[in-house]
Amino acid sequence: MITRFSCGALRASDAGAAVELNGWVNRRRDHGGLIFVDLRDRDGVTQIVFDPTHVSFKDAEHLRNEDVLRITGTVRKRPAGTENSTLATGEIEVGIDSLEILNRSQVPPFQINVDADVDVDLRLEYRYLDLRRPRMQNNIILRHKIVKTMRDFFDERGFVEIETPMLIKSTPEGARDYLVPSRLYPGEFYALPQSPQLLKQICMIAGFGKYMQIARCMRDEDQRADRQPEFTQLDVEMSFTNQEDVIETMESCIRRVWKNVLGVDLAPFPRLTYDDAMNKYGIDKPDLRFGLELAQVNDIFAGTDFVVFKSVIDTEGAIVALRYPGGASLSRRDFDALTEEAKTAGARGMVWVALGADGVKSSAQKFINDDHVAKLRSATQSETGDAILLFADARAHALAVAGKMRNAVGERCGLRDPKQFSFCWVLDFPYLEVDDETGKAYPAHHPFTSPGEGQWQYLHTDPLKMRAQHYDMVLNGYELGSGSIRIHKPEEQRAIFEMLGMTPQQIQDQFGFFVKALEYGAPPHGGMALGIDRIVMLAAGENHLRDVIAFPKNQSARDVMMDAPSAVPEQLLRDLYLKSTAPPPPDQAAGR
RNA sequence: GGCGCUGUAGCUCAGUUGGUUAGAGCGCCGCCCUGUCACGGCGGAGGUCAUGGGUUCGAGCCCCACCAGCGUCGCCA
Repeated sequence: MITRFSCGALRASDAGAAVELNGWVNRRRDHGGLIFVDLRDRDGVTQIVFDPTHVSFKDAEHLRNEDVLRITGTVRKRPAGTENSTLATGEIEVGIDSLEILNRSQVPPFQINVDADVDVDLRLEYRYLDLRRPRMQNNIILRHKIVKTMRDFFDERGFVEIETPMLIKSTPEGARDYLVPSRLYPGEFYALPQSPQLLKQICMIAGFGKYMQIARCMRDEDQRADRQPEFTQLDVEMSFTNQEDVIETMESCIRRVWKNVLGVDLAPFPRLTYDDAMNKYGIDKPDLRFGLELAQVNDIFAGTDFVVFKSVIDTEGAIVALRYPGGASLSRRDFDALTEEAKTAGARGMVWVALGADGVKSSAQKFINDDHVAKLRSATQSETGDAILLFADARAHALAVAGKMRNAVGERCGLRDPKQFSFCWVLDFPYLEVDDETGKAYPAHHPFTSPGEGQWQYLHTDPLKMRAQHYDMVLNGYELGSGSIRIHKPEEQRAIFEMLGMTPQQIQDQFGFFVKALEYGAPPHGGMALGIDRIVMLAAGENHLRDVIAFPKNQSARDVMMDAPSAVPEQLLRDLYLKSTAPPPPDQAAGR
């Protein structure tokens, strides 16, 4: 009897078995009188041996990479000395009995059988070939395992997965919506969900108690390496809960994922407040794989004659110091380049102090005395051989720039090991942020978040002081996701909307359905959403979401393989009561 | 929309100060080869140097414009 195996399954103990294998030609080694073909599928590679006396030998001579084969043969141990320890199947080979060429392949535009860099555009155009490469197959399979572990985890804890619709109502604020025109209602549009936020809250009002969903979300914003126009969230919501409960649940889920999928035992996630994060790391998503905490050193320079520092101190800005381990060996040229980098990050300038073994040098030599140096060393915990970088500006700005440079220094010093996973929670976010340009306050996250205990008192007196029951999970400097305890009382929800400047009529038009739902016995509830793409990316050690999404868009939000978006027939537009105001494309290929 | 980087053979890249016929590795095609596994040997094909202008006796190289890709800022309640 012939049994079908995958190309990664056979071992020495299978010797003598009659087997069928299906797969792609990974490589052919033709010795003239003997041909080896490595047959590949997602599971691995198995060596097939064609003997010149066999009828299939002639066909085997003409096999090319990526041809699709079905073979039958007999498993045998390789002759002593010819085993390949780098292959899981390296102790055996399959002697050919029959060869069926199921399909031929064109010469691929890039090689599938070597893990080399290939132009991204080409990879996306031939995504089926790109995905055939072992690295991509492993990433996609890793993704499956992570998502499966998440589903199992929440299932065990009594959560129900509920699908929410893709065609929903467009609501203001947030990211730009992807719109879908309605054929039945001329001039009206659905929006694709930016997240199922209100729907999952309504599931709580509906009494499901514990909800989860692997949810697709769409946001029509510009792309980044860690941002795609459509992405997937692990979306969770719980009734009769509190912040501690949600945090425990999500952290346990992630701990299970890392244990099951990567075999890694994660320590409990450290927690820090938003204020701590901003003061120590200059950012609300700190990379905790390394220390290098920022220090605010205004006091050290009290009474300085250095106008840059003096004016910042006088205007209640901040001088922020950052340690650069080993930075004393940098040349002036290096420091100039670093200064340029800081300017790109938004700095007005940068002062460096190099703590060389042969003395201290600085770009502000005249204004830095021994006392300053001693205090700076202590404040930044620097040692001889390090450098200290100083940024002076309005406080928030100086911290933000120093935070970006902290990551840059961490990168330069090799402190950002992709195999190290430093999670943390960031808590106690401000409820509101102020727009730098307009001076207008807007919610730091979303307006369904409940202010923390005792925070309502600031609603009318000092709203900027309000803290939210909001929490972020952060890994290696990436925000994995946010959650909050929600408002569940209709009058509180209206109060928040009104604080944000909405009129009763606007509240009714945009969120009327939701406030109404709150009036019918909404339970206290809260939850969280985690970005699955980012989780998989970091777990896989990749730097780009496109390496963990089967069919991603490019940076210009195009699907290069399908060539979407694309023009549609005029009639289709008429059916939807649409007329484009875009100038007509010069030819069919235009519009790119 | 701003800024930066990149664009040379199918792929990954090199290409000196602007100077003769633009190179390498892999891949591809042909021949040889019975224990390879990145098999090996011999031979061969393959280029609008992204595109359009300009400077120059002469441009892959310098200048301008433009397209594309990537990164980043804005944006992402």
